[in-house]
Amino acid sequence: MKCQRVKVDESFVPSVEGKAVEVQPLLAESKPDHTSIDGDAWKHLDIEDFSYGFEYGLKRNYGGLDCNTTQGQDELEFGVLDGLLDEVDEVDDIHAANDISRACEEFLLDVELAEKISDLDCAPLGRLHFGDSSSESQSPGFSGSSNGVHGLSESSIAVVTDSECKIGVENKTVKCELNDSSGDNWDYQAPENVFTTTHDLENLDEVDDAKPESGMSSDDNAKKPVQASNLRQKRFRKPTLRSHDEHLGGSVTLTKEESLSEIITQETLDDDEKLSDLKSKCINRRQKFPSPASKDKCLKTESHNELNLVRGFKSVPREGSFTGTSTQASFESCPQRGRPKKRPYVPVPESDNEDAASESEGDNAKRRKSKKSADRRKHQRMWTLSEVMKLIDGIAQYGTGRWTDIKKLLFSSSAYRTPVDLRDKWRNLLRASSVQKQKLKQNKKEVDQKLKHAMRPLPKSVICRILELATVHPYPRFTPGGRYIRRKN
DNA sequence: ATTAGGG
DNA sequence: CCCTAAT
Repeated sequence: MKCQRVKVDESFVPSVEGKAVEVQPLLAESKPDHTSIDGDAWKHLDIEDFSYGFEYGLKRNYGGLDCNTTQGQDELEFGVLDGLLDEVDEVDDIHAANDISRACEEFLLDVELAEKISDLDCAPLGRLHFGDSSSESQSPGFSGSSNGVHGLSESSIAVVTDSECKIGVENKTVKCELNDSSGDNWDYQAPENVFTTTHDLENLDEVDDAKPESGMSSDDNAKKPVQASNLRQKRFRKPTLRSHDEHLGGSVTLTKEESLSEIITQETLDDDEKLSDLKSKCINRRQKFPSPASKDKCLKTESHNELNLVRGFKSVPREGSFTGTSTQASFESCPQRGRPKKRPYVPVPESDNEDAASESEGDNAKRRKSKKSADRRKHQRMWTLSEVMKLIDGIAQYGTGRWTDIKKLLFSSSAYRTPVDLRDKWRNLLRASSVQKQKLKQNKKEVDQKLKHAMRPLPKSVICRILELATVHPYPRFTPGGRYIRRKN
């Protein structure tokens, strides 16, 4: 989808200079301000804008909401964007984001400020409202409670997929390659084919190219760590200015180095998971600030901010990075913390994401309304495509029956995902793949109708691998005699 | 502590 | 995902 056009080759330099950024004004202004701009303005914004960069994007989207004239430009963009928004938060919140936008607008009158804002992009713009928000990052349910995080990652990915953005900051250029599934097509192999937004299995079949075995999972894992090595240390930078933020009552000081490190940090980690975590954060925050008065705004602001970040460069700085209390690095390197034995059980408020990604963008409206069934899926973390592929790789390597090994080797960084989870997932994958296989045989159209809602279509390539593995490693792996086998390795 | 299986 | 039984 948009990803194609977004094939960003632009090199924008957010002019992140050492100077600190004063945000106070924004704060003061971002209060109930329903001078209402077209509430749907966002929907009409050109997605491309988001992917271009903070500075540019900010000026156009935050300040100049006048660029939303292309009514019904096309459902495609709407769908993608809306879907994205939907995941991050309820659409209502987005509308509220406009308030913020307006607030910002008034301060974006000159370019200089606009540039500063780009710094803010890396700063917790949204949390400016939180006088006391020191505990978020330490939320025990941080990972375990990440409910319905799925949609976000996928939708987001869809927007920026395969885009290659170079973020130049003072001679340093961080090149981030985003290799992920492109939304619903899951066509992460051949970006050229990305051209649909529908969830029609049909498209899947037609568009989805078979992917080389090795796949990207190994790709991502191999590439990113390399870049990380040099920069990883930056993650453990000084305890952050968190304290300042709070005492200054919202004024944020962000140095270029931090901005950069944030960007880097993000890029070095698995995008899917990061986005998932982001979602978690959103959710956690919701829980943290239930005060009716400030809650709404804060949350909305946050969403807004983060959402934008997502678009900016896909990866979004996690607050942990800012608080300095728990960077992703430290977090993920500490597998035991996330969901050791008993799951933290952190109730997740609304955000009934169901299987947003599996549903067609069309019924957004419907989804928005159904906020009730939220608590149904207490703690569930969506499996991202990259995770699935990791799992598949793991099974290919160790076979079924050695879940702990696979867990340790391929999911060591994911505190959530217990060996059991892996097994369950595999079980589901088998079922899903077999179903899809059948689908291919039968009358596509009709079967689709039935199955479409059953599950999100997996990329054909993945299905293939699963089926392949299924034959090699028959799930309950028994010998003719009936004894369970543990493949030696 | 792990894994298989069912709910 | 959760829980339980079997190893």
